[in-house]
Amino acid sequence: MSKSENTTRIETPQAIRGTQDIFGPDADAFAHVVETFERVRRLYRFRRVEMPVFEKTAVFSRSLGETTDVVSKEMYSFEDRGGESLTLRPEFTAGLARAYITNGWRQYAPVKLATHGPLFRYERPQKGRYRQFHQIDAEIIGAAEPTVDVELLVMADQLLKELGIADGVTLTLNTLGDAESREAWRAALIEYFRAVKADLSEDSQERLEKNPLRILDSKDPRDKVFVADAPRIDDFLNAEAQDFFAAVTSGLDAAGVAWERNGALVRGLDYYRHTAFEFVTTRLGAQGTVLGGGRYDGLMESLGGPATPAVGWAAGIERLAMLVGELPYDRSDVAVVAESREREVDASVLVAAYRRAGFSAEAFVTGSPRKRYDKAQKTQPHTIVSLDFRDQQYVNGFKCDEALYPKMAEVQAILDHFIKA
RNA sequence: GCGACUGUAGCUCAGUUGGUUAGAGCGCCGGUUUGUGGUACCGGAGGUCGAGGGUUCGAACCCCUUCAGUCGCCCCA
Repeated sequence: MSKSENTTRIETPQAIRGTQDIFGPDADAFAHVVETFERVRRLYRFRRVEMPVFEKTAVFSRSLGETTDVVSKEMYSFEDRGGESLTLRPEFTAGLARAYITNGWRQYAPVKLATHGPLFRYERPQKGRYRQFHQIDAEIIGAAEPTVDVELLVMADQLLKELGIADGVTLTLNTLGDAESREAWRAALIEYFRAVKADLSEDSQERLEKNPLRILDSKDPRDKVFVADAPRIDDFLNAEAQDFFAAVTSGLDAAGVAWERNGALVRGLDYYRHTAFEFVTTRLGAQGTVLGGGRYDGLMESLGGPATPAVGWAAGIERLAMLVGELPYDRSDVAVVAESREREVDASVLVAAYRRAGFSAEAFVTGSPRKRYDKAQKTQPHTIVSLDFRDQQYVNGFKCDEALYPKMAEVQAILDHFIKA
């Protein structure tokens, strides 16, 4: 009985829309971003935190508050068996704020935290946007001084430089003022745009009610003519807020971090105060933000915690990896080829010896023995060890692809030792 | 949620105005050649032409629906 006659076709389940299986050069670039972040984060003495991937829905719905679209349409929420509404984290900040409150991390304040991992948003996938995506994240909780904003930005700047992607990426900066100045500005914007409402784009007419600050970064040319003359936050900043922003910008100048003012850079949520920033690029199509963040002094209270100043940023690992591009191929130190079946065990023993000695090594012991050498060469190892059994003789070959390979002598010594044994 | 474009072998792609048994390169597997070798040659496996329906004597090709991908809009915590 042949297979085709009696087997019913088993449907392979497909991957969830907007998820990705990252492999090969993409996976290498991804890992490089995370490794670089981990290294830089240690330089700045940020402490690593591991966070749950899901939380009670209230953790996010409270912090996101009024923007009902985001909460109702764009979160992965579900009920557990006890009927509790849970949500896959759409960001790190809210969960970290919850942990800060519930674990009493005030005792460590000001505390510098760093984490990374998957986040989930129910959105239509497009370039650099996925439903499960990954971010690196850095936060400083419990410090109200502008010096920590500067430290955080300098860290971000150094990270991008060490990733080699700082060219073509610019830091854009704005202040949203304190609660008082922010509200005054917002009221003025609404008044200004309401007067010309009929001439705004349909989208912006809607934004006027829901999220007026967002009109400022509308892409529609009909809106842009009015945006140019819209009220500026600078005219609404009180002395305290002015001083804060001046301290941040002068701190950046002193640290040698280039920045540009972008008066249209806003945050939709009320708990954001003072500094708002984005590192942007034109190299990623419509998804131009590489790294973004700001000061969110009002967040802790919206989660029922004590008033706590905090500032942080996050960056999409996939986007950073796209900018990093293809890394140089990581060649192995040694390839051990068993060119006949009699030497397969020898090859396994020898390759293990290399690995114990700290060399990256791969054994070629599968498939046609005659083709293993070619297969090994295609992986571009620095050295190739050939183990053969021909004409009733053991034959061992050694080849170093480039004379300059610094560890050639050590590799050869391990082979010699193996042959004698 | 909306729009445009795209789905053919593991990968990259051909496939004529609708017409026999759907092809190539690469990769994979087997073999021959070479025998300090990245070569060349021979052979093989592998396809519900994304899925479902319709038009037609006949559909990979035309129509509808659906799913997926890509890019953009909305949103962007």
